[in-house]
Amino acid sequence: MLQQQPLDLAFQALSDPTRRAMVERLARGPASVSELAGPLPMSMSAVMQHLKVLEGAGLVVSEKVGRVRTCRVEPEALTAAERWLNDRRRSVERSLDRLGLFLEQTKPETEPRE
Amino acid sequence: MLQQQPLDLAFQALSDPTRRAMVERLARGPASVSELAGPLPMSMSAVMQHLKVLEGAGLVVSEKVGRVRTCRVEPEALTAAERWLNDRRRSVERSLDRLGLFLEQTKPETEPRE
DNA sequence: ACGATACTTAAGTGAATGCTTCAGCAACAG
DNA sequence: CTGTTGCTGAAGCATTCACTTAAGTATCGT
Repeated sequence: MLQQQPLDLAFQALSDPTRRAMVERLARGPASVSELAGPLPMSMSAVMQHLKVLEGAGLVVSEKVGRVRTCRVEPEALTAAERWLNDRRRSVERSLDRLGLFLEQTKPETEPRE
Repeated sequence: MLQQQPLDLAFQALSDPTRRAMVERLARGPASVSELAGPLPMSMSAVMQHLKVLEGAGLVVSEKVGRVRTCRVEPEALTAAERWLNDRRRSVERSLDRLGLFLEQTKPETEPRE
């Protein structure tokens, strides 16, 4: 891709179970990199790389105080992905409704319910 | 990963702009593989591979009649991802509210607004 | 000052991804 | 029957991904 759109980065970031686990942890409150890495079966270096992906997608922001970097979720970034899904789903359901209505109108003599 | 969970596959599938374009097209109504491939700048073979990813994630189902495979979106698969995002976002917002309340209660003598 | 803590960066590796091309194959049109 | 359409499969290839290890760099506690 020539240019990465926000949604690309968001869905891409959330497609990895480790990163989703990090978001789930951060959804319960801010945490340091060490706290994030604690339960995960990998090096802190790997966790840092996942963190950069999440930050790159705008899903997480972090701030370093002293030697501790504290991370938290940016809820608005979740909203964008949420809205895309909601819009598509509603569009599908709407077109299914239209189909059902069409079938009902063009063949009123067949039984309406299964 | 040892085991791919439904959400892994869904977010993974949606992380690619081509596949999201396919879902957007299918959200407006069913389409054949050719119709899906039409506007996309790649071979139909590549589109087929994307379609398999979408089907593997349960986001799309298709049925072949004659030599034409007709595809449509499975709206319930979108709901799962939608709910995950909604749950996390609400959790974050809830913990931010708690923080705000805590700060307000523990330091009532400081000015409440910035 | 010294060591421990908490990150940070760089380089490397094996596997997965996103294509391509080419070669089928079944269904339909004439 | 023959050619075209619409899809399908396999192989190959460049890039990206998710790690690893190893070597930093700032803090912080004593």
